[in-house]
Amino acid sequence: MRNLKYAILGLVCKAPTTGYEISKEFNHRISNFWFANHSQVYPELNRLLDEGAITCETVLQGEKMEKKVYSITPSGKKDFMEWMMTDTELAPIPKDIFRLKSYFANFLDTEDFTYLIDAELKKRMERYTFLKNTFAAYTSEPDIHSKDFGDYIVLEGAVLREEAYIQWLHNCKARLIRK
Amino acid sequence: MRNLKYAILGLVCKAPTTGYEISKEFNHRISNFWFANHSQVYPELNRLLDEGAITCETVLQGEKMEKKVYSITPSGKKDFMEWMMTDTELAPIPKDIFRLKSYFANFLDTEDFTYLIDAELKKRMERYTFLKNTFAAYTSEPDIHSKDFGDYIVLEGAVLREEAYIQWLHNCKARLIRK
DNA sequence: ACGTGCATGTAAAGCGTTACATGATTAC
DNA sequence: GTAATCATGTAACGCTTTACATGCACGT
Repeated sequence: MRNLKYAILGLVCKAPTTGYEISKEFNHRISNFWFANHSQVYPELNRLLDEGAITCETVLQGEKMEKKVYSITPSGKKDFMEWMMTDTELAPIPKDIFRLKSYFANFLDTEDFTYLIDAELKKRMERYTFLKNTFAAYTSEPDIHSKDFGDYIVLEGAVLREEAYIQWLHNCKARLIRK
Repeated sequence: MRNLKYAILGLVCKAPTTGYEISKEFNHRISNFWFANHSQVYPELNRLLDEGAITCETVLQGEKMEKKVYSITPSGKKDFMEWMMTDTELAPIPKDIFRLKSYFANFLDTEDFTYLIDAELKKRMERYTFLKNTFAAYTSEPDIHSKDFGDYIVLEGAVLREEAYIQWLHNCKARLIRK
């Protein structure tokens, strides 16, 4: 499937960038729907270079330190755009350890399960609050063709996702208390 | 982390079962939050057998065909229950190819992105309708300690998850039409 | 001088998917 | 008879994580 390839290609399409910058993105904004370690990014960049999808320019930082700035090639851009326009199969349902435990909830006492839910709620609420605040930083909707549009809609999607998860946890808890 | 181990252990805890049955579960109800192929299940069962977490009894089906029925051991049950009660880190945010594409939406025409959203909506709606119908088959809420309780709450969670995703897709679409 | 961040890689191990491989049983 | 389902495994490949490994630049 080579999804990492296209994630990286998309970032290089936005603007010439380095492996270090790409890794940082994967740990910040993009982490809301994708992730990769630098140990995956650097080899993939070299592979894309071999394939002629990107080019590389070495730039000096200070006296000795070098960084590699990658840019998209016409063939890389074409490949990326074709991937963008291809309607793919529905992604497999993501694995979720908390839901797995919930499936086996009848093995637990009410108190133990309540404790688990509360712990999960706390962590989810933190994530939710952070996302909500980041989203609120947009005072107006970016235009469809602005570079912020993707970031904006994906953030909104992340907020809705976390909201639904928290809603579900509240429902589960209410069900335990009622009985 | 050995999550597959605990998914299997939980199923064996519910009732003695075979690798084939476990694989079927992973392709049906459990697929809403976990998944594994039979090529992962069989080796893991043998590993659990080596570790003494389960025992195996060979049963004849018909004249020649054998099946292996696995049961939990006290040590396996203890291990499983400890895992159940341990509050783990928040799971990494699941990767999502559609969100990845949406992040790069500014590279697409409005029409192309609308087409992608519609295609995704259609598939999501199918999944949602199926889940909703399965959930509706419960005419009353199962008791916390009944074997159906886990299935019930996890189904509800899946319905809420898909609802939030569809809501997001509708928001994205409305945003495109408005402009 | 020291700590944090910039910058780039490799290696090993684990996890997951697809394909290969085989054979029995049951329902039509 | 033949197709679907039952039943169990292995092998190859690819993806992901964790750890190993190195060194520069900059602010205090």
